[in-house]
Amino acid sequence: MRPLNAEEDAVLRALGRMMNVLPRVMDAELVREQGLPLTEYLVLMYLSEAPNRRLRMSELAAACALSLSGMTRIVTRLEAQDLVQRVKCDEDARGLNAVLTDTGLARLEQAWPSHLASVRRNVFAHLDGLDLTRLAHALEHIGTPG
Amino acid sequence: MRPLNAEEDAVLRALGRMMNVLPRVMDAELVREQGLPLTEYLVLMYLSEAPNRRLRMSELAAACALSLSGMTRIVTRLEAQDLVQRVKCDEDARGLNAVLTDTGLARLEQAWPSHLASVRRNVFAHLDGLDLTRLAHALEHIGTPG
DNA sequence: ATTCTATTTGCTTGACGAAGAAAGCATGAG
DNA sequence: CTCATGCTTTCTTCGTCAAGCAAATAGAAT
Repeated sequence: MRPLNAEEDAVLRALGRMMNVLPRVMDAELVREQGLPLTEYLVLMYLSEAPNRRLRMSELAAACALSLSGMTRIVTRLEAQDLVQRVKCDEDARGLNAVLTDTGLARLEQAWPSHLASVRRNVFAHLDGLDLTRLAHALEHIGTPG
Repeated sequence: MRPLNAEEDAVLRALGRMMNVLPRVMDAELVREQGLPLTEYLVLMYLSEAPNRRLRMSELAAACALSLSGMTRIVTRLEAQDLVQRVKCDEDARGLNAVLTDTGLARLEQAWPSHLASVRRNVFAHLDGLDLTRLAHALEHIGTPG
């Protein structure tokens, strides 16, 4: 198989560096400014977008691309802060819905500007001139062999 | 501050998903095919590119965008497999060079094709039509507020 | 110049937190 | 009654931060 050419190599290294650095930076900023870890922010965000502000644990895990056990712990943390509530599922007694509380929604709305600014500074400030539609489409498939 | 538009939002979500998924997938593939975790592969790679196949611990940590203590542990693992050796630094008795052994180089060369194929499948297969030079340049800066 | 102390630098270690995999438990379906 | 499903719990692994130790460097006093 043909080795990577110089451009590909540069992309790969930059990608690797970014994947190490970006989550750390964004998490640290959000924690410093809002006392809210990025993972928790994202859970609140996905819940806020869901119908009735609720999702099954497994859906939530899938949305966040996290394991179910990881999601259990995150929701436990959020529940301890009253940002989320676990509610038994009507149609399946095994199931649980994670429901965004009013407090949780308020917290999300409060943290949102910080996160937005962080995203603009750390990501979009550097993406000028790229075709974002194409980029999004490409990124969506990265990590899948197809 | 202006919220994200649809394209930006799509990029952000895809980026987040990718950063979660890609390292896991690539690591799992390399472990399955070669019994070598991705972090260890990368350390071997950077060492193989360095003059005399050696780097100071701190340089190695910086190259991999990892903490120094993390690098200590990785090199300890690699040393236990004879892939790397710690050698005292001549000009500074506090310093250590991590040196790639012949065994380590062989291991790297053996694992290289798997990794290359994985990179092509998981990354570059989806990047057709993008300007890689621009992309690399952009990615290099992501995660820095400048 | 020499020696003594204080600060800094390079790396390792200990304690911790986050997240995954596998096992466990409860409920549902055939 | 058995097996699948949904979530939790346990155990392990990885990597960070903070503290620690050893060597180097700088400054001051002799």
